Amino acid sequence: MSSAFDKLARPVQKWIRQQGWRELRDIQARSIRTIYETNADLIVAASTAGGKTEAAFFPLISQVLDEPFDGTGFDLLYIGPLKALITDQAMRLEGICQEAELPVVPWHGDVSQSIKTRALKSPKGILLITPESLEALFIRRGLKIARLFGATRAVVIDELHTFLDSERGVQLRSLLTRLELAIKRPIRRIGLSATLGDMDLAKAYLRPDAASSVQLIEADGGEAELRLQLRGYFSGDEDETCPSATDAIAAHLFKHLRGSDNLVFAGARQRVEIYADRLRELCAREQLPQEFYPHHASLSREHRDFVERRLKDAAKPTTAVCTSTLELGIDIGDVTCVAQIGAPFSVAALRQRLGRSGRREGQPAILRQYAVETKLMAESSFVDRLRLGLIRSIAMIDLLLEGWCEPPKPQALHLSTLVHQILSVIAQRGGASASAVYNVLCREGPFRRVTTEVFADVLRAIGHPETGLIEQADSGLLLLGPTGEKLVDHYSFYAVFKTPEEFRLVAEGRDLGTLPIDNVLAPGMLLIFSGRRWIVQEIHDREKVIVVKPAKAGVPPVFGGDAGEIHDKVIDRMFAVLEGGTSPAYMDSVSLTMLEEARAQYQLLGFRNENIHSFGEHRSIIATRVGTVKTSTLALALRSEGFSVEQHDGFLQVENGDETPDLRAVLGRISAGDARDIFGGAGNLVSEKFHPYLHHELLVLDACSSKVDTSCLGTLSERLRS
DNA sequence: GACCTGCTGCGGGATG
Repeated sequence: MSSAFDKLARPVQKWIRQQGWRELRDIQARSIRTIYETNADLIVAASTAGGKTEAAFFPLISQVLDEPFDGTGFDLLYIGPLKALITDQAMRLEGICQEAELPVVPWHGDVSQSIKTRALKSPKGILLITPESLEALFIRRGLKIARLFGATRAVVIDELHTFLDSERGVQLRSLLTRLELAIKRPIRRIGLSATLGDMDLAKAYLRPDAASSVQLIEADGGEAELRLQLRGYFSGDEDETCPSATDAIAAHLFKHLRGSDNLVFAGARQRVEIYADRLRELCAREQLPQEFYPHHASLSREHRDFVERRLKDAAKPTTAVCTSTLELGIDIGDVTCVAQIGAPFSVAALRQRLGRSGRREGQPAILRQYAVETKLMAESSFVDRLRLGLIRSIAMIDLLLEGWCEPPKPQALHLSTLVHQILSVIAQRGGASASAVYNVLCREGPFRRVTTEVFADVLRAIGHPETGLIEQADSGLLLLGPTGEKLVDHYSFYAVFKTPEEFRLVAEGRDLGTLPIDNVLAPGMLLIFSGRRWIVQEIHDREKVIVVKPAKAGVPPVFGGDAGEIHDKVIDRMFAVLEGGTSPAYMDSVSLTMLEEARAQYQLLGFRNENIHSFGEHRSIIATRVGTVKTSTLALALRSEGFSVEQHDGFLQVENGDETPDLRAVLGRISAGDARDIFGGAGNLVSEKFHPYLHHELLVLDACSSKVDTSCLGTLSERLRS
């Protein structure tokens, strides 16, 4: 074994030998050297099952054993985004730590109180925890934090990419800063991930004050061969003889996926239910055993566990038709093929999904992309004519092949999460001065974009007697107000993200899962859910329970959702595809026909030379050629001028009444900086959990830092009108 | 025009 191996503590070496490993992987050897030779923060980037966890923990555990820190508390901290991942990783670490007699403590909502009580009494070893449970520790045991983490030498953040620019990521970075302030020294940060697009941005997220000193250990090459096919399907010509696109795709999946483990990403929970139902029917018709199962977040934990166990079980071929639930997280083993129905929303997600396939030596990664487009008719809309779904699929696959994926957005203010953290700091300390809270969160912590003026404005908003989240004592100390007290006291406070209200679906006394409250259901109605068909028997409004029993037919439920956000670069590539002449080799003949039609229509509508195409006096299509943030900013501006606007990938469809002014004139006014208040007619600006406690001006400020880009309006409208 | 993630403390009753 290598020199890196020699550095490790005896019990760790012994465990490695017991596994029969002949040598350490390259990233493990490099990580061991870096951790032993420097105090640097570290990013370990390698594919799933690439040995990242060991790369971090072999040297860390060794250091804990050979050169323990002075002080009390847990020696190492691990943060995971999912409960299931923590359970999995705790089991893996248990093996290594048994030999070393180092306790491994999993800690999340499903871990029993007795394990937590014992760990609090004698905190040592490795603590594996979610951001929310760590948050709860700060609020419930605020004064004990220094004692619990006094000896902590490193924090390992798993699936680092999920914590980059999300509200949850900001919360985590705030908690890590507060942890370092509590123990009065920095803790080495180690991020693990398979899907980081821009390493410099990831470094800046891991350690904002010293991004350039963050070390990067990246697994080199070894990428599996990629086999790729894009298939086109026409919908809208269903009759007796010709199957619908859905049936045709289901039949194709059935033929090619049966007999092995696969993941089918259907894009939406309703489509998951539809495809799982069709595939189930096909198995039943051919009298074959079931091997296609739905998997999404509204299905009961019990059903999801069953599907995950089947995927892990090599003896039972299983295809999960899923949403992003199976995109990351627990190890389900290698799958033969990844199918994607409809265009994905981000290249990053596509890359993460594809990483589930082709992980075994000599096995290719296989991506089957299905695009559904309607047959063109005289009255077809421009969205159908330009085949925007297919074009986006091509653009995303191209960018994936080039190794690009969406970077995080570092400029966002995250005011909702700021409100949460203000309450959390006050609760942790039992009261705090405004300047102390500002220093912790905005000077040291992740809310660096928040100026003292905006911070004071947020304090005034949440301290307003009508809001009642905080109040000020005569001494000037900030305390929780009556509403704040109630909020922080409930367990629902710990998560920074919003969750919708739902009904529980029950059959024969067992939970099937949950349904959003806006599904209109009545007794006697039919339903497809959890891959089976049901009839509604009873609805209990107060308990939010729907009782169903099996039925022969069913209708897929409605799940709702938000608008996706497509990056500028993806839209830019879509226009390049529409204007280009060559066709990728991975396309089938139907999708090639669709691409030719799209290019011809693009030419016909004049978008090669023009940005605006008008249909008569009242309707125009604008090719904005930019992503969702900029396009929706222009949409807001045009709406405030009285236009009715529909938004699509890189395009706006604009309609005006008789009274509305000329589109080009309005664009001219906007480009001259003479636009109206685009938030005057205020769409709904309340999108995050703590937004309801902020006033309009703060909500506008928050939106402008992430969802809207007013700075682009001038140049964008100038370019479009000329 | 979509998806996903998370959760404490206490009281009451059963069990050894």
